[in-house]
Amino acid sequence: MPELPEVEVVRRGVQAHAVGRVLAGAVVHHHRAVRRHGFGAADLAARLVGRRLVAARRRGKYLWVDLDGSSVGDEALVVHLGMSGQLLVQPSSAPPGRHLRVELTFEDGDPGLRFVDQRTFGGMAIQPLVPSAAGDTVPAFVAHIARDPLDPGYDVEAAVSALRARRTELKRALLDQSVVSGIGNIYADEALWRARLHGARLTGSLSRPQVRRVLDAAAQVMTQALAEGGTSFDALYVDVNGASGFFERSLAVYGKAGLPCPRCGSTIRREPFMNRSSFTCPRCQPRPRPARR
DNA sequence: AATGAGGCCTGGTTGC
DNA sequence: TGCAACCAGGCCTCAT
Repeated sequence: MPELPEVEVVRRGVQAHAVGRVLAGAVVHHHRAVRRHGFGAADLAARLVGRRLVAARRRGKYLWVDLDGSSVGDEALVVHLGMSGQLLVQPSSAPPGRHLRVELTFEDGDPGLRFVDQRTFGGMAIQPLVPSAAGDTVPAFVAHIARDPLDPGYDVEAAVSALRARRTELKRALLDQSVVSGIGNIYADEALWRARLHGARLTGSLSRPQVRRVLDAAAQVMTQALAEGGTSFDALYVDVNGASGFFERSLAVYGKAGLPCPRCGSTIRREPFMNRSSFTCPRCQPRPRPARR
């Protein structure tokens, strides 16, 4: 599942293989992949023809490519990988595969850039670049997304304050992209384990050092994952060349139910969380008592 | 306003 | 063997 490290790996691939080149065309094979582009598939394709890709950027799990400049008023091609999206650098002769959603071709020929997405939670759209609250220029979709821990402009003390201001459970707050971005279910569980905090703890009950500890842990675990090419459980996450990442072997708790905690040896448990799962160590991360009122 | 629940999707796995 | 239920989960929309 692409979270910040996985999206960053893809961004680097797009930067290396596509930036600087001029688009020749775009073929939308599945309308759902462009549903967030409000003007239809034909409009998106037409607007991309002849545009030069200027820079590949990212905030949290959002990826975008600036088109023909990067100032306010210009446009960007925004891509979100969702759960299973991939951007693949492939020649037009490569077999399309059954999940090919959008194909981008270039004036200089092969290779092209293909958006492949099994579960179609991802997609792309052309968005105007607008000023963000953070003082920079981002696509309109991204204006509400907070800076992520790998952003040079990330302010951890501001993030601690924002997280503690929320009145909810810690893991919910970590997954809220408007508080701190880039963290998904995998890295949330890993960060909570490293910080020895249970995700059901209420944000209002945590000290600043505790919140700082979990945010620092999130930054560290995502930095390490990036260095190992990201986390690949299956073929659904790969880089632009189709290669898997290796961080799965470094996970401490995510997906490890029934296995020993690497720190204390207790058996990792799986708990329901928002119709999904959380993985915790029962000894390192004691569940909080139910709130009284 | 802020928070939380529901819905969107497909393919692999599990259980009967 | 076949079928159904379940599971993965980011983000948008809607309700409270």
